[in-house]
Amino acid sequence: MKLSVKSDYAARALLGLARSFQTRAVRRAEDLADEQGVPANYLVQILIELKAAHLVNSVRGKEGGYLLARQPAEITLGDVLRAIHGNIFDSQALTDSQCPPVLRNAWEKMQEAVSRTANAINFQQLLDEADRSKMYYI
Amino acid sequence: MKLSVKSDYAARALLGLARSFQTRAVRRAEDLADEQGVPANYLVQILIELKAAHLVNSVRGKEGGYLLARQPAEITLGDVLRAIHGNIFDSQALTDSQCPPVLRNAWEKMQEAVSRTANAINFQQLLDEADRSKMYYI
DNA sequence: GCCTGCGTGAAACTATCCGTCAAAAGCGAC
DNA sequence: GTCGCTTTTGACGGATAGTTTCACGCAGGC
Repeated sequence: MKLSVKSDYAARALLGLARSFQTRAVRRAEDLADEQGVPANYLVQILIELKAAHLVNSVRGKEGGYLLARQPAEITLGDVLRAIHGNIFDSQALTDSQCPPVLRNAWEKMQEAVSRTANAINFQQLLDEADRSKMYYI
Repeated sequence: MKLSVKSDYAARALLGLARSFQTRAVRRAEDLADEQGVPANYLVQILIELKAAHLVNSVRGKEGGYLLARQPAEITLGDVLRAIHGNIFDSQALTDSQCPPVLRNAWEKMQEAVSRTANAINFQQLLDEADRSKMYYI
């Protein structure tokens, strides 16, 4: 049961965009990629998926780039995971009739636990937390 | 983020073994496989891993088979997942220095949530729950 | 019209998962 | 001892999904 790096990349990109949300500045995909240590060409694909999920908007042409579609507080890790994979927690067992109902219930319980904690983490919190830990160095 | 069928198979096998735990009966791998709808040759490998994790014991030779190593109440879903995959929740991000610390914290939070709920589900509960729902049909 | 950067699809590469098979080895019974 | 049953172990191959790169088309500003 592993999290794909893709979702991690997506989260990093959104975190980067959240940082520049107040200034309304658009960020070029390549800059974001460099800043976050993500393969540029790969990040482009990810950004497209994030746009399809209405988490980011894009501006074309010169001076173009990406920006958050909503307030950082309105975007959760759950949104990111759902945008990247269809479902946060996937298992063949959930649709396999051979799987004992009791076990299916158990898997669903775990699915729910993951969703709930992912939905409880939004990007405003992450920003605040980052600022707070940075203050220790001042 | 998906659960492998392997872990599901493992859980099914353990559930089957838990059912016959009171009678101390050993179960042949093939019977277990048929009963739980798992490819027999595959289940064999899984059972070996479960044995290495000290969740089941085996008896060789004629009249041989597998049996639970401990009380069903002492075996949790977390044990199963850890036996099959090394870690319940794996992510490259957790060891990637490029990943912002704030995000790593978030992933760790999710990891912890998964572990906690998996550790909270043991096989005695599953047995009881199965019995209870079966009673509705009597 | 030209430059910049987004948009999209396809190809290559990798890793891991699934499942099968065959041979080795332990155990009990006759 | 040897025969049959069952676990044990390792190797193998196909399938699937994840990762990455590349190439080219499209839109908007200057």
